[in-house]
Amino acid sequence: MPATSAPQHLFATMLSRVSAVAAPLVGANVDLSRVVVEPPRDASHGDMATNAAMVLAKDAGKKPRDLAEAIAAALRADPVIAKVDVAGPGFINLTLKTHVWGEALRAVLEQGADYGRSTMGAKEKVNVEYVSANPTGPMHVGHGRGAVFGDALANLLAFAGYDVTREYYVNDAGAQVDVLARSAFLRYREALGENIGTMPEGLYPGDYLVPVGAALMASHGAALGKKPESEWLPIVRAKAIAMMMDTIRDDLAALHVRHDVFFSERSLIEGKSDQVTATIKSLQASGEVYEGRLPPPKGGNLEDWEDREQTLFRSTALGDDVDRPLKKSDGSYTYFASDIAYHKSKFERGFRNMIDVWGADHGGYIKRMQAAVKAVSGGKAELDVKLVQLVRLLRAGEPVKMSKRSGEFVTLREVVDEVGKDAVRFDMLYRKNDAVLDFDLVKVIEKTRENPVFYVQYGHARGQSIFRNARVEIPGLPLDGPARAAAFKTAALNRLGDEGELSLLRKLALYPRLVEAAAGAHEPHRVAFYLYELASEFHAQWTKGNDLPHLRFIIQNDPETTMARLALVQGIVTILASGLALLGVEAPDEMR
RNA sequence: GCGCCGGUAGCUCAGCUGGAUAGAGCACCAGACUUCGAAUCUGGGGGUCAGGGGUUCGAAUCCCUUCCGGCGCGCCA
Repeated sequence: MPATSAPQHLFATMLSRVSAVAAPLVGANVDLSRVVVEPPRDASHGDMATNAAMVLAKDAGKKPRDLAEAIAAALRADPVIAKVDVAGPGFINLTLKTHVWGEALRAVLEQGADYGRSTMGAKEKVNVEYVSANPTGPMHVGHGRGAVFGDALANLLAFAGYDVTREYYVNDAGAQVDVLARSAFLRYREALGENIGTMPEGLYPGDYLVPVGAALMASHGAALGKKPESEWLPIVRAKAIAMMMDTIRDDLAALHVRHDVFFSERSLIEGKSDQVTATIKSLQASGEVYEGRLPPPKGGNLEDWEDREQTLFRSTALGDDVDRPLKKSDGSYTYFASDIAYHKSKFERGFRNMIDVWGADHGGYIKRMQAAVKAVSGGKAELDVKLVQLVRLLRAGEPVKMSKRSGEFVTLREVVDEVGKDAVRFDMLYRKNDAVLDFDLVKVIEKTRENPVFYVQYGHARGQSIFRNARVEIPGLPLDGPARAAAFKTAALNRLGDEGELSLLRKLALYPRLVEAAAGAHEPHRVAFYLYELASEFHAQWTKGNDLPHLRFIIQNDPETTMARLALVQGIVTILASGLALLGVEAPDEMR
């Protein structure tokens, strides 16, 4: 690797240099994969640290400190490294020459919105399935969390170089949509003037089906009511599902959540062939489906337990706890059966990487689904299931009452309309997916540091504000982002020397590494935390200028320093916008 | 009873896939506005990483175990 190569990804570049230096010292057969180059926890240790000596010592047959000294000696010849220290048990601490950080900023300026984009995914196809809410009613806040998480994860994977398909599995088959149809049919009779009283137990009571009833009356008049259920049910069901999905799509659009594919469960059965039956037959042929008996469930109620021979999937052979039934006692398929066929379809459409985003209450379902994916793909596909935990809706610290029975509950749409999609998205992503989330309708719109959405967006707006003001000192400064970035090409970046400025440069250089780590772990929340930290350092540097005017970004009668610092601000603003885009949150130019 | 996910500062949470003296915000205390946006910033106190064992150069992180909380446990999706 040429010593002068632009630091596209400073940490990756340095890792390959360390590996190149270490390889001849430890012998050819030693595995270098555990070697990492990372920012040290304590900045006083230098710019980067590597564990190479400690990880390789055993295989190389050397003491960690001795190996570290040998590697360090070789690294001292590297033209971009200013200082190499060996510390503690064998850490090698690297301090880079300061011009390297300027070059990192130059990479940000040149690549703009593409800075941080990675090729790690190698255009591999990934299917991310999220939301998949039943089309039986409006989405609640919990669905929203899965939606936002899946959408941001898909953005992140695409940015990391994967070929991403965003998918929604529409549960338009099975008993629940028949219940939906019967509920809608009552609304239809109501629309015709009949008094239906209260909704019978077991049907959906919410008034969101009233428009479905009205639409049915408009298109069919009174004709449907004269038909037997076997005739009106498919008609009413199709209409109700279509209208529910329209609502869901609208609500997702309001959250800026999008999908490429809406995959119909019914299409598995009613398409050109019955894919559920076909899937089970092929699994029977391979011995993974058999007829047998199951031990009674532990801890559950045993009253309606009936020991019988049934069609079972041998998921225990692939890591599950018990084998799983594929047919109900009435002979129809279980949900799991069609879900196997669905994931088989994903595999047949070319996906070897599948990610499903589910609510935490489906956690018990993971092992069997992973077993199923192994079975239908011959072990070639992998399924990662991300569970999103509960959302507790609060208003100023007080729980918001949600009653299911009355059909009155706070919908996702109501929340989005009240606080805005940016607040919903950022707040839900500013937490690990598997941690319970308290969502406070009052706190998320507060304009204080306590509120991370605002804090990060304000950082972006403040940066833009600097550019507006800078036009006094730098009259020709373009307002348009890319044009402005180009104007900084010739900036004297060696003017950046304050510790705060250098720290910001290091932070910017970290972004590509962060993107890859977050994408690899399927953890978009890391982006949100990074942005918060970047904004925090930026705000701090800003305020330094209050006490120390020579550290302000705009210096009167010193266009050279001003341009260098504006270039830094450009880098910050670029990455704030980039990260916010990954999260699906706006980066406003002002927030007055 | 079994499985999954959690337990980190008074509170809400991070902790970069095993690294160096465990970090933020809130709250509390003390400070900075004739400012390029104070909707911001600076400093301070605060910890048995639930408890105990193990793996190794090194553990909040991996394994075992106990305790506590949430979720799930044919024929609902």
